[in-house]
Amino acid sequence: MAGERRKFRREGEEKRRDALITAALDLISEGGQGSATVRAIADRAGVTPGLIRHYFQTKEDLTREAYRALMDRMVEDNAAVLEAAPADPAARLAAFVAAALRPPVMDPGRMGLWAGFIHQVRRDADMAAVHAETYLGYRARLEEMIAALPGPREAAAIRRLAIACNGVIDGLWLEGCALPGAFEPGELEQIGLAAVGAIVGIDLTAHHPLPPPSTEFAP
Amino acid sequence: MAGERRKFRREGEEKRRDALITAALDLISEGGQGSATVRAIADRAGVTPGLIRHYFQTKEDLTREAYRALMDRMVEDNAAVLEAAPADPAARLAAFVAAALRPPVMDPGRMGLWAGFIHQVRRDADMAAVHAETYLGYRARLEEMIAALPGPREAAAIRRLAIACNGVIDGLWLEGCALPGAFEPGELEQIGLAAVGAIVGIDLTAHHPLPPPSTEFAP
DNA sequence: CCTGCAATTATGCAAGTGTATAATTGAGGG
DNA sequence: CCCTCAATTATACACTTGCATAATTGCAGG
Repeated sequence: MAGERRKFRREGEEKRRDALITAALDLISEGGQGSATVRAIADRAGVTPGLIRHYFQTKEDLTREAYRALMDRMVEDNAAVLEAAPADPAARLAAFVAAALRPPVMDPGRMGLWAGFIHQVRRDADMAAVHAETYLGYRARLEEMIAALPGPREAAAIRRLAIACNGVIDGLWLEGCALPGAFEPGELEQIGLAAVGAIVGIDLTAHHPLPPPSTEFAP
Repeated sequence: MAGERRKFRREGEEKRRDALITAALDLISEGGQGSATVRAIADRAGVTPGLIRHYFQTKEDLTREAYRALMDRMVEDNAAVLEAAPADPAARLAAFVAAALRPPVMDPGRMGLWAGFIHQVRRDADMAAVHAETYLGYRARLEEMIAALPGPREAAAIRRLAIACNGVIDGLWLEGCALPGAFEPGELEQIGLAAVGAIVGIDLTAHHPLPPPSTEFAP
């Protein structure tokens, strides 16, 4: 009659760590850090809370590792897009921009995730370093792609162009995540391509699968 | 010998509500929702925790009002920039863009504030409505300014241009807030003006107080 | 000066938090 | 088959959180 002890299966360390990290990321994505309690994380990972302490010295450790995993995953996704992209520089840049402005990259959950970590990133020096590294890597990719476009450009100009393009991508991504339903399907991709194209001085809208809008940006 | 009861002054309701809301916003800005406990808020407002319940039925109420206050304040700041701006449409747009990309608008604290509310905004319908209203108002301002620029434009084109410009502003704002120190002073303003100018097809860099960079965006 | 009331403080409580530690049990090697 | 040990669960604890309620006290109006 006394409460029966819960049955369990022994799993490999890597599997359990992954499950816990994934659970933590899901919870943060949905409800912020406040929702990612040890009990909730363990529950979602199909495990009892004590196990967390067996794999991570502290909850902050788990959070730190989750952040690193998130960043790694984003960098991977990014690289995957570039691998599948065509060789033509303009088409390549277009594919990169468009990929960032549609699901699964443009997703309210990802925005929630990003927001959920900000304060911790500001406090923790390690996490701040990971953040800076990831951001600068992203920008470096953009710089490469811009440098490959036709026409000569100075290094300083390439830097500024990359920062601007990065801004457009991030900003539109943010808008799309924050107000899904405020835009037509594919609209943000179109707008992003037109804007990035205007900035670098090359028409990118032709490289988009959806039909371009009837009127161009510049009147 | 027993603990002496703390002295206090009676204040007007408005003053106390303001103090509590300001305290809550400061704390959220610094450390996220997790740092804004009733005790911490009361402490920073120079008051004991019980008083919060006297002015707000629940902590969530206080948070909701704080969010509304924040949004109102941002809209006000925005309007103030436009009032002080020159009459020439291009100069006006330039002033608007530049203002968003330097302190006090571009500030890590504001980003923290914004991030701290995201999850609550996603859950709470009232807060979501305030958010949407504020965002669309901001975009409407941009549409007006773009429509006032020389050259004819269709309404649909103006909409797309405004979304793109909004994206540039938000994205560069985000980058500057997230990685202060990664940019030279005034650099993001320059980049923002050049990018927005490229998008709307008008040179805006001339309207900036700082000397424009030696090379233009388009090669 | 006093008197009453609302603004404010003080105290208490149940629920939830992260963490420490002890008790179990699955599963591989002999 | 059993034995061992790490993986896992269970329990406990000190602390924090939001909220409720009672006890005070500043201050305006007579």
